Amino acid sequence: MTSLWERPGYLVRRLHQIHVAIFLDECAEYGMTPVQYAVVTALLNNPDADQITIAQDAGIDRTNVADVLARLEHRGLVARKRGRADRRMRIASLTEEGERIGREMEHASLRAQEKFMAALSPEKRRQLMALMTELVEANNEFSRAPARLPED
Amino acid sequence: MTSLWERPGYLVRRLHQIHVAIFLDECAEYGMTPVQYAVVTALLNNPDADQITIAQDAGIDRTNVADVLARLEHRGLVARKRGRADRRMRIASLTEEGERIGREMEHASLRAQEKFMAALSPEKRRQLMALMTELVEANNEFSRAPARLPED
DNA sequence: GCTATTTAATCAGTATACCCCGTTTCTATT
DNA sequence: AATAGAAACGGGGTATACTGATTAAATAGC
Repeated sequence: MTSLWERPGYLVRRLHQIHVAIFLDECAEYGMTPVQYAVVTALLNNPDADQITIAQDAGIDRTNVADVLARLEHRGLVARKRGRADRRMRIASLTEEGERIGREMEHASLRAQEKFMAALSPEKRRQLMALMTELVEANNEFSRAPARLPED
Repeated sequence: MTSLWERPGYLVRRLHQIHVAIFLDECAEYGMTPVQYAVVTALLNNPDADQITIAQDAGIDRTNVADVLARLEHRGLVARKRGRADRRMRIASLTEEGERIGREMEHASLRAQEKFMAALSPEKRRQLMALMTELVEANNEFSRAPARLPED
């Protein structure tokens, strides 16, 4: 019988669990989840985006983006309005406080990264990042939420 | 502004998303999720376990284990009974069909692994598995569901 | 033997992540 | 211009994942 520890899916699930726990701990003062922070980051990089664009930028399911935005709106960090040109769209943007918190959180987010990767040497960190990037890019289309790859 | 693609947490979340999607696709005929399969595997390796033991073996939150077992029980793949010695415990075991399906699914599970890792060379796969294992073991205690490490 | 603590499980609540289906609005074709 | 198709979104539903509080049973200390 295969051990769970030999299954890539198990390790990936555990890594995800662990990262979420560390992120929530380091960013506790902001009460923001990793996904909410991804959405805020997407809006910092690309304001006034519709929900599908945000979903692609942040690599999140379309339905989920609507939920996340609703929570951020409820907290006063995001404002949504109907698209002027295309009235099907809902255009989201950060409020002043949303933008302030988003920029402030970068420090806490970097602390979480540091803590998460602390066990690995700098060389191993680079290796891991390169391997994960390669795998995500290669499998991007298999996800229900294919991300828009950064144009480089 | 940091790109999401430079954040380990983002890559880990996307890898998890992608793996779940591939697993569900390859194992569609069994209608079983990765987590359910992890619980079934834990029960194959260690029958008649209580819920906390299963949680530790499968690396799943204890509350969640109860939900997963309830679903598997509802489908007739798992049977639960009260512990004889300690009546607080609920002892779970696979039914005949649960055991049959668990063993049958190994092929589909390996197909999912293969598809997930397909983009990487054998050498890179080994590297990635080694790095992920190292990181999970080092950070195990940060998760709410610390796993029992396999005795080697 | 009795109380205090610990432990296994449960319940209620929140957030992510995805599905399917229907509605509204826009676009393309005729 | 009428209509067929596509696109953006919303609602309802399921599963994972975790928090905090509570209950019931076992154990430890006295």
